[in-house]
Amino acid sequence: MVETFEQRTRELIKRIPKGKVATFGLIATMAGNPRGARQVVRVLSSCIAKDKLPWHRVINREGKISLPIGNGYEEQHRLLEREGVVFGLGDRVDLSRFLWTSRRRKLGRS
DNA sequence: GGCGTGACGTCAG
DNA sequence: ACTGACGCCACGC
Repeated sequence: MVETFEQRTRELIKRIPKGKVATFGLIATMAGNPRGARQVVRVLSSCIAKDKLPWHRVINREGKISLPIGNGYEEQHRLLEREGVVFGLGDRVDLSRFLWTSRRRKLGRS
């Protein structure tokens, strides 16, 4: 099997738990390419048209939605809020709370 | 086989 | 904090 970067990336995206978000860089790193953030972009664009991956859980390093307003931004924003993700000022997500870390966090109180 | 592409990331000014 | 420039690299044509 030739598992392409795209396929690995897709699997990772599928594994993003509901209510969490991941960054392009994080996905790229987990897929084996710390510098492959841009490849993730391609994968995402493709996956949208191919599968129903939780593309809306992937945002940029600033914790913000990368899609341009009027072309997906609002939709993604809505989908995330619906999953419990909270947006702060500047429509930014608090990555320290919602970033997906493929490993369990210690029990933390709020 | 070569080139452009891109929902990014990082650094310099 | 903001802007511009550059780097990275799999994939499609």
